[in-house]
Amino acid sequence: MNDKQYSSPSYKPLYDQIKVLITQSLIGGEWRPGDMIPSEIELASRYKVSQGTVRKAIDALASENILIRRQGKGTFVATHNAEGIKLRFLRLTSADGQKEVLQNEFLSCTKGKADSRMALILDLKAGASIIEVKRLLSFSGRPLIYDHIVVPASPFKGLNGAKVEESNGSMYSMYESQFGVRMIRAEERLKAVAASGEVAEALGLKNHEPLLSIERVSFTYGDKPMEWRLGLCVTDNHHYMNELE
Amino acid sequence: MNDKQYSSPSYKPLYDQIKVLITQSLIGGEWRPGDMIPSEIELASRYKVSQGTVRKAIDALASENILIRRQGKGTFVATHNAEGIKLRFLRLTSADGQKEVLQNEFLSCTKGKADSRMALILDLKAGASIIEVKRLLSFSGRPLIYDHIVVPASPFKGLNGAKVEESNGSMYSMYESQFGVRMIRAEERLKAVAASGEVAEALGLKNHEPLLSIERVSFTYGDKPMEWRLGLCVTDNHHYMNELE
DNA sequence: GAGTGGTCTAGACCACCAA
DNA sequence: TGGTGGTCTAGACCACTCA
Repeated sequence: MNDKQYSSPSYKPLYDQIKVLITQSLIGGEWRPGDMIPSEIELASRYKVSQGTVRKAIDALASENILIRRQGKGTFVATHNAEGIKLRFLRLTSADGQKEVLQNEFLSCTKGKADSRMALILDLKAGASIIEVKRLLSFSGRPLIYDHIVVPASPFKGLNGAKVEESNGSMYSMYESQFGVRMIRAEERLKAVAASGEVAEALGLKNHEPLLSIERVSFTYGDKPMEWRLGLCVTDNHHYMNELE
Repeated sequence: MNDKQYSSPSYKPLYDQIKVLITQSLIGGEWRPGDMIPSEIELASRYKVSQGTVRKAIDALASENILIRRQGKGTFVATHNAEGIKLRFLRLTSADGQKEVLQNEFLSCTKGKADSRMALILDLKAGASIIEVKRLLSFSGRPLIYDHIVVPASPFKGLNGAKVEESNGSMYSMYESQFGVRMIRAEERLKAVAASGEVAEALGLKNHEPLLSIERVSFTYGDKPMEWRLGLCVTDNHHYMNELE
């Protein structure tokens, strides 16, 4: 493990290489979401490096929310299934900070072909099979988000309306338990738009009322895009929280 | 330094204590924005700990964008003045990703008293003096952001329209060089609203056209709130970029 | 070449958890 | 009590920058 450490022309730190190896084990399914991975000492001897080097690799993965460390217990593969992180990517909060009950109303689930734009976004060939889902999310009984979701068909064979209904609002948790696909990060583009058509109707708005438009692309291990989503949100009494550092 | 390391009832890691000491030197002005701080070895001997412990403290501060490490040169106090991070908190991007020229049009600068809400937000006594600034930001010649900015008067004595005009769009850079106040993080709340009144007029919009409303509170060292800001943004051809992890 | 941050190791010991 | 992650140290050596 140590031979290319310094002499190599394109030098890469050992812990980065270990990080790649761990990621490959995650992609390969050797350790699944929720599993405990081997201890630092074990990994150190497997990869023939010191514990500190493994430690640094795990630290990096933990800071990316890919692994979770628990002192005294072990290091675990992060999951969207755990209570409390089910809605990790949902940034919409009530203005008064009250706790809210989330409801999920399934609208439609259809198969189709990717146009050139969607193919580009999801890194597919143009014309590849996709699945489109529409749903309505309600907070404390009031419909607030109209979601249009697109995923490639092949990794999600068997995705249907029933599964969306059962998901209880957390698609990511469902992707994991039903299809073994775990999202690790997402990019969002926000803008303000005017409500119209079926969306306005579903959300109980008049045309031209302002909506927060959230376009999101989610990525799984290896930064592979696996979901595109457009959420249209009513924000008269809610806002999207963000922290800048 | 080492005596309370383990026996203490409320145990705190050494590197956290070092981190606090470094932060205090930053607050106290021993090292100012842009300065190089002493080397790791020097700090280690000053605080009577090993280099690795100082290293971990600096790592933490660097990951919070408070310090910046430069291999071969040294570790520096982060600044908003450096080219490229002048607009660190500005997330608005053109739809086609083109580079844009930023223009800053000063509208007004007035003194006033904090109402109870603003006092709460800025951690002031109700009735404390504040300064309010309004300005218009244009991208490539088109006005896109109407900003309403409120800061406490006392740390910003002498802030006026001329200084805002000279700031060239980067208030944070101006805060630093003129008042020694450095912002380290910010919280934002986004929602969609309808344009109206003077804002609609300044941005060249009809009433009721959708605008992205960005409410921001910025914090200096020690998480002290130092600025409130409401930005109203035209997003027909731009979007707010965000990365979720 | 001198000085800085960056990597890697080896080993000791502490804090937390479960059986 | 044993295993896990967490902290801290000391020392060697590499990579980068600049005079």
